[in-house]
Formats: sequence, C-alpha cells, structure tokens
Amino acid sequence: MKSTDSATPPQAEPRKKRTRLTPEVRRQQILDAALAEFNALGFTAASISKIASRAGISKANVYVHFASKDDMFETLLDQLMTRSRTNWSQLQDVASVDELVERLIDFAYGGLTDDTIAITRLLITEGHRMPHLLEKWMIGQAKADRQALIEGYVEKGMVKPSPLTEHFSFVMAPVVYATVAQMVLGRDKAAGEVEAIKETHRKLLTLLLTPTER
Amino acid sequence: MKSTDSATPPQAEPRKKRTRLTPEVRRQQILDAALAEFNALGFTAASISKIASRAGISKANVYVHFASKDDMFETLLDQLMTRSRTNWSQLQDVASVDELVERLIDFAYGGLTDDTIAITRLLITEGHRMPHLLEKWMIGQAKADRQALIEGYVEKGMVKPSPLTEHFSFVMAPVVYATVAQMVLGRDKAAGEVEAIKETHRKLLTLLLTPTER
Amino acid sequence: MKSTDSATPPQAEPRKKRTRLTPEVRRQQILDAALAEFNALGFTAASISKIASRAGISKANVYVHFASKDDMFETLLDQLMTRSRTNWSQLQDVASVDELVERLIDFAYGGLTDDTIAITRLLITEGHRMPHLLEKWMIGQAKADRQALIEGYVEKGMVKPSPLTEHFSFVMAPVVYATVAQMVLGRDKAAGEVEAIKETHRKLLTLLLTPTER
Amino acid sequence: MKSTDSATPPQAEPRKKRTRLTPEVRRQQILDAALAEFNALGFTAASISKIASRAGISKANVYVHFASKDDMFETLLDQLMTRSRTNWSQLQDVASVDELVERLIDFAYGGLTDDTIAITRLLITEGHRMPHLLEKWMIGQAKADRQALIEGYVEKGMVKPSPLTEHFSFVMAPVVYATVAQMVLGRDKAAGEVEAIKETHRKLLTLLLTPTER
DNA sequence: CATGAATGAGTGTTCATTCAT
DNA sequence: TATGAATGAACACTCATTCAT
Repeated sequence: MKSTDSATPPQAEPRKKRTRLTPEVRRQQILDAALAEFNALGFTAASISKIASRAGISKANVYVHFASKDDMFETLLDQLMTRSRTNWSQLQDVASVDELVERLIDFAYGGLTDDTIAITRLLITEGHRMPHLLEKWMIGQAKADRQALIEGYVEKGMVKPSPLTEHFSFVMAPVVYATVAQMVLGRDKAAGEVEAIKETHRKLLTLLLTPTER
Repeated sequence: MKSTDSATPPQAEPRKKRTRLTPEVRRQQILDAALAEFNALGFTAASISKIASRAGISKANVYVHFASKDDMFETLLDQLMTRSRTNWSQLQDVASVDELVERLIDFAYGGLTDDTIAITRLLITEGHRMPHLLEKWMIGQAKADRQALIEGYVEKGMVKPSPLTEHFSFVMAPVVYATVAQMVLGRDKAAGEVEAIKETHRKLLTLLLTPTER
Repeated sequence: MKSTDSATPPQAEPRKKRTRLTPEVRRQQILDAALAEFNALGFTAASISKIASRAGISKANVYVHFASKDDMFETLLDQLMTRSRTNWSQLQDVASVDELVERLIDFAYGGLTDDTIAITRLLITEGHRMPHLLEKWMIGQAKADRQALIEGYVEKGMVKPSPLTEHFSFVMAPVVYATVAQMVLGRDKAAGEVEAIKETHRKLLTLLLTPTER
Repeated sequence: MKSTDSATPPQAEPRKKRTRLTPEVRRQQILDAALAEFNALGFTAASISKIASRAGISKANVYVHFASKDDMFETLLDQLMTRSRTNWSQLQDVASVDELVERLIDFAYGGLTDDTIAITRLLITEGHRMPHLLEKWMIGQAKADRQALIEGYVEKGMVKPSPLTEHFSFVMAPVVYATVAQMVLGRDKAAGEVEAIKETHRKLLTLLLTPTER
C-alpha cells in the first residue's frame, strides 16, 4: 500500500531489509515470537500475522519454515518441554535428608519461571491438540525415574519410608498448585501465596522424610 | 459431554419444528451447550455456531437470550462458580481426626466432577477476561474461613499443630494437582493417578494431623 | 510495468485464475466497483461482497487494499471530488457577455456526467459521514473565487450589475436542479427537462448579464 | 434531524400496557416513527426494531399493520407527498406582479420545513425503490398546472413574457438548490445561504416578471 | 529464502420476517 | 390486535493458507 516508488526496487528502503538467515536461526526467531503470542492469547486467538511481525518477517515466510500453525505449535511445545525438563539428576548424590529437601525445593520452585508457566498454561489450554505430547510429559519415564530415586534413598535408610515415598510424584503437587496460582493470578498477585507454599512445603518434606530417631 | 447426542429427541432431524420455550429454559440449554464448547475448545475457539447447533437452535436465537459471546461467558462462569462453591461447613462438627480426614478427602475429591474441572479450566484459560471473578474464587473469605476452622481444632487439641495447620490452604494442593491431571489427561486416563493421589493424601493427612501419642 | 489486460476476459467464469496486480491498479478497480454500488444503493445497502465480485476479486482481497468499508468510502469520495473539481478558470479571459454565458453553460451542464451525479448523490445521502469533505465542497474558497470573477467583469462594464451578480453562487441553482432531476429520474427520463432547463438558463443569463443599451 | 427525539415522545414507557388502538391511529404512529428513522438513517439503515420501539409497540405488531418494510416505506412516501403538495392555488387571484412574487417566494421557501427536507431526501436517496412515485412527484399534472397559471397572467398583460415564463418550472430551481443546501449542510449551517438565495430569488423574479414601462 | 497479493472458510452479530400463543 | 420467541439470510470483517514472483 505504501511503496509507490516503483522505480528502485533494491535500494531506497532503509527500513525493511530482506535479510537472509539460516533456517535454524529463523525458526528459532519464529518460535520465540510464537511462544509470546500463544502464551498471551492461547493457540486460537494467536495469529500468524502477529507472530510473523513480532519475528520481523513476512507472514508467508512463516510457511517456509513451518508447515502449518499446528506444526509450529507442536514444535514449540516439544522444544519447551525438552528445555525445561527438570534436572532430577541433581538429586542423585546427596548426603543427607536436609540436602535432599533443599535441592528439591530449590529447583522445583526455582523452575517457576515465566517459561515454565507458559508451557504449563499451553499444556492445559491446548494440550488436547496433541495428546501424545501430554503423555510424554505427565506420565512416562520421568515419573518412574523419580520413584526409583527416592526408593534408593529409602533403602539406604537415609529417608524414612512413608506414604509419600510410596507415591513420590505426589511431591510435586504443591508445585503444581503454585504454578496454577501464578498462572491465574499473575506473578505479582500470587507471589505471597507462592512463597508461603514453598516454605510450608520445605518444612513438611523435612518432617516427613527425616528418619525418626530412636 | 457428548451425551447431548443421546439427549436429543429420538425423532429424526428433517422435521424443523419451531419449539417455543420460556427464556429460562432456553437460556439454560444454551449455557449447557456453551459449557461443553468452551470447556472443549476454550473461549476463542468455541463458536456461537456450534453452541447454537448443540443447543438445537438457530444461531440468531442465541442473541435473543444473550447480548454477546462475552455476556454468555460471564453468565456461565458466574453460574458455575455459584453452583460449585464447596461446602466447607461439613467439616464443622467432627469428633475425631479420622472423621475430619475422611470428610475432607471425600468432598475434596468427590468434588472432582466434570463441572468442577470445567470451571477450573475456564478460570485458568480465560480467567483474565474477568479478573473480579478470579479474586472471588481464588482468594477471599473462603480461604480465611478454612484457616479458622483448622485452628479451632488445633486449639481443642484434636489436631496436632504442624507446618500444614499453619498454612492450611496448602491442604488443597494435591486436589489442584489431581484436577490439573484430570484436566489435561482426561477423566479416564487420569483415573489411576487421581486415585493414587487421593489415597496418598488421605494417609499423609492422617499422619500429619493425628496428635502424637504420649 | 506491464500492460494489464483491462479488457473483459474472453472466457467467462469457469477459469479461476489468480491474477496478481499492483496495488494501485487493484485499488482503482475496487474504487470503480464501489462507486457503482454506493451510487446505486447508498453506503449502507451497498455490500462489500458485491463490490468485490463486481471488481472480480474475493471479498477478502478488498481488505488487503482498504482497512474498512468506511476507509473505502472516504477514499472514493475524496478521489471523486478532486477529479471533478470544476474548472472555473475557463471563464477568466472572455471578451463578451455572449462568450461568458456560452462557456458557463457549456461547462456547467457539460459537467453533468455520471460521475458528477454520483458524487452529488453520495454527498447528499452520505455526506454526514464526513462533514469536513462537505464544507470543502459546498462552501469554501471556490465560492469566493466565483464571486470575485463576476465582480471583475461588472467593474469592467462588460456585465450588467443585478441581484444575480451580487450573489453569484445563485447562478448554479438551475444546475443543481438539473442534477437532482437527473439523479432522481435517471439520465434518460430527465434528458428533456435538463435540456429545457439548460436553454432557459442560457437565455436568462444573457438577458440578465447583457448591459442595457442606451 | 435529531429533533425528532424530543419532538415525539410517543408515550411514557413506565408500564408496558397492551393498549389496543384503532388501526388508523396505530398506522399513523408507526408512520411517524418511520419518518423519523428513515430520515435520520435512510431506508436500509433504519430498522423495524427501532421504528417499533419509537412507536411504543412490538416489532411483530408492525407486521400487523404493514406487509413489509417496503410497504411501510411506500405508504409513508405517498402520504408525505400528498400532504406536502404545494398549494399553487394561492397564486390564482393576485392583482399585481409584486403580490404574485411575494406569495410565490413565501410559500416556496416557507415550505422548507423539516418534513419537506425529509421527503426530498428520501426521494433522492431511496426514490429508485419506487419509480412510479417519482414520476408523480417530479413530472405530471402539477407541472402543467403551474405552466398554465403563469401563461394566464402573461396573456392578461400582468406579467412580462420571458424565457422564464416559457418554461416556468425553472422558477423552482433555486428552491431545490436551497433544499439541497439545507439537506447537506444541516439547517443551521445552511441558514445564511438559504436566506441569501431567497432574497436574490425575490429580486430576480420581480425584475424578470414586471412588465417594462413604456 | 523471502514476500505481497490473493482467497475460501469462517467469525460474531444484525435484521426483516414468521410463528405460536 | 398484539407479542415474545424463533429463524434464514445477510453483513463487515479476520485468518490460515497458497501462489506467482
């Protein structure tokens, strides 16, 4: 609509350069833009148009890198999930219950970043679009790994057996609660509640996991 | 959710009868259809068109009963929240920790109906549309009431004080976790995990709240 | 720029080619179609759908070139008004009353083209949408210019002073009358009346402007 | 234009009584409301809904009295035209040119009421909907009558023959011009121009019709 | 790789009109 | 006569996607 100056195609427009980037870089630019839009508006309400302009490229170019909106979404979710997969291995070699609890609380609540909130929200709101991703995330190997980890400590006698150690994925429940609070209320309004949850969680874990002195 | 299909009159479709109902009945039919659609697709992706046809009426008729999609949504959410307000008063007069835990677990997990799941999902995905409803639901008087309740029992000596009784809204964390699981995985796939969570929750509550024998 | 095949395509509808034109050309095609529709039906009754199909493009494409129906209308009216601004300067250097009258009548009634009719109709029916355009067209500099012109001739003694020369915009009244007649009755039905008006106008102007012999 | 609001408060609306009126009265109430709406918005943009509520009745009741929107419009226009048919008979028995001009100017410009503006606007904007009405209004018997009237005075020697008397419908041109001005600019903004037109018209008529003294 | 022009399908919403009461 | 509920058809507008360059 604007460029009426048809005389000089290659030059004359300082603003919009046709920059050619490697596919990987462009893809990532698009995914970053997509995360922002999807997170703010949800899958349906987010528009390719805004994602493209947020990424600084044309709408059509999006389709050079992704087959469809769905494809883009799936790629994004997969990437996010991989990236934010909690590093349970940190819990592998701890010497005491106190250290275990400390590390657990730290990384669980430290992981409450905007990105994690974003991915959780997307899983909840749009997860039905890609059931296979859901399964990978919620159930699956990770869960079994965690269970094995804690049972190892129980056998070693470092951790007291309890209903909690028997179904250890329960340990993440308060984190999910905090996540939902933050998701619904917003970071600032939820801050107080999240902090209280975290402290309560820490105390209860210590209480429950510490072997009873005899 | 799909039970609407079987709910439709057994008569075949070719007949287009113009059924005339009272506003209250029609409104409720529309709200029921709207709940199903909003819940399955979210606010934006749900279409008036499908809501109307699910309710068995014309699209235009929707606008006879609601001013807009937003109006419909607000009415729906308000109704759902009023309907599903949990009845904590059941916990008022219990004689023992066991009874307290029993009732708590029963109504908390018994409340995991499709309706509750639906309202929670809508709050999470579309709550930003109506901040005032959010506050009413998440924070507010209800929370203070629960805290007062448990502290009463602690003072009576019926319940052992612990980090949990100090911040009692923590008690709902596993329920939220179960809700999210059910929301994301679907009723059937989540059933096992929900049951495990419920049992673990019951055991841990008993463990934590029962006064230590001396 | 390559010459666009502006002639009507030899083949009719079955072929759906996606013709790609420069924005300027498409915009003008749309405006032409819009003029026809607005003129025939008025702003409200004209539909983007019909404008699009008259222009031979899809409805959506209209919105590639115009932001809204209002935008399209404003652009159209502005263009029409610029295009049809009457050229009063032709009256600047005439030698006699007869020549003045001749030229005045010629261009005033010669200007009764379909375009002029169209713009006048749009101004009347939809002018309230754009008050600023109205003022530009009806009142404003043009009027003062005309008055100055005739007073120059009066001072030179070429034209006899009369109530008409004192309020010279009056001279356009019969043209407006003819315009309205044509607008309401249609070109063909109004032809006779317009011709009669024109001749009467010519005679009366000669009569009124020619200085009295002594 | 908006004066209609204050001009016709049909009834106070505290109680919705189901008042039963004679068909004639109801019809007229509807037509009054319709005039206001059609005049303010044009045929297409005017809605039965608003016409009905302005008339203080239900939408459906409109269809008890009129077959369709078109029917309503036609009835309205017909009525308006009959009502506002200028009373040329007042010019039948005048004794002098001055009296003739005086009466002519008085009733022509005195007829520039809101109603007349309304009908003219509707004829221009929506006249194409009912061509037969147009013919009745613009051409037809009235025109011949006027011509006969002025020729009578010419024969009597009271009025000087001129191009104007030969095509006397020309005499209404300035009035049409004034009407259009008022229509487009609004009553207030056009007031100055209308007054100037009227006075110029009066002077020119006197000038043209008064027999030359010998 | 990149894009602007183009489009089919769909959106929420309005409206003249009909029907059952 | 009068009405509120109901609807088909249309509206302006948007969007994910495609195509020619």
